[in-house]
Amino acid sequence: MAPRAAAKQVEAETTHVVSDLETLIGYNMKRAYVAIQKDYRAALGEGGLSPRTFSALSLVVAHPNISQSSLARMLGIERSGLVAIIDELERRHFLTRSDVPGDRRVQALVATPAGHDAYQDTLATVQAHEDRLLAGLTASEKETLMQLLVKIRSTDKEST
Amino acid sequence: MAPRAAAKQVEAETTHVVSDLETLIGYNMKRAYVAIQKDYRAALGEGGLSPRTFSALSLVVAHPNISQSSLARMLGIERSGLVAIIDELERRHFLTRSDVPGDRRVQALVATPAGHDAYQDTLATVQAHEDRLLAGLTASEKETLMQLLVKIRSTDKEST
DNA sequence: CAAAACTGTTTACCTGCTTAACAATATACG
DNA sequence: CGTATATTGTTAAGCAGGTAAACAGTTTTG
Repeated sequence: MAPRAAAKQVEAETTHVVSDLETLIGYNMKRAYVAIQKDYRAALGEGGLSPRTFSALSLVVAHPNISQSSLARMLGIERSGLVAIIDELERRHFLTRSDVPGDRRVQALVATPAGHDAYQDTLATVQAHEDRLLAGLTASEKETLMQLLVKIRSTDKEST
Repeated sequence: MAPRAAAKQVEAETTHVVSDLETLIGYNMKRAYVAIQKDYRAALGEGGLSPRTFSALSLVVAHPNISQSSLARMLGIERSGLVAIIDELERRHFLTRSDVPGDRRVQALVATPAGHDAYQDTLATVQAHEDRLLAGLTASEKETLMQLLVKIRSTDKEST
């Protein structure tokens, strides 16, 4: 408390204290998230996969024959919201919906060879974008950040 | 490549490795952001200020007579997007748009007494929500997280 | 004093979700 | 067995929170 107050007084003369917002995790998280997203889109360009499409493809690659239901659960979104994402990936021929013998409700999602290629390419681009954007952070800072983000996310119970 | 493949085999039996997504800051940031936002809304209920409305009010309280243009700049959004937010705050009688002598383009934003009250109440609620949500983090972890978020946000140049 | 710039605003649009309903199918259990 | 319940994928409508482009009114600049 004392050191923070002192810091604020100094800032009042020199820097621009904006408001209490700067002390709130939620606000800073949003701004950081927006900054990352902006850079992501700049790095991937017009034809690139959107963040949500990329993450869906990533999970399909990692989990062949996954159903849309469990995929939605993993992504933390509703089944209905996933349909358009899978539609796009199918339209681009990055995956197929194939029938599952034994349960005619389900359609197993499988990435095509083109889907695997697109995924690897996109992943490399995304990693390059993050490396560049987070160049100001040390490796251990990145590690710490990741752990803290996972810890926060885990407060929201929805996994399987 | 070799160690990753080995890790995947072990995980296939024991843990649930989801995909490369877990190694990406962007994805984890989004999930953490969504978790915070969800808890925020739960904490503030139906009639509460939305995050964006709260942050706008916060800046108006901290910077009386601010213009919509500079407010938008501080929030990192377009002027046009701010109009609806200010409309809402005005409709709730939390601030006023008042004419500025000397420049008839600008309207100075000033929080009303009711606006100050609502702001203080909401701020307390938001702080309680963050304290509760982030109870698993130590004070120094929170401090570190904040610094890292600010660092990331600062890669996106747009301030004044 | 004309050209350029800035302010608040409207309008149309976009992204990324949610909720509610539905048909088809599968499972549970009297 | 057969009926009730649950699950899957899907559509449709709607909402939140933005952007981009255009505009009139008003400064500011060269």
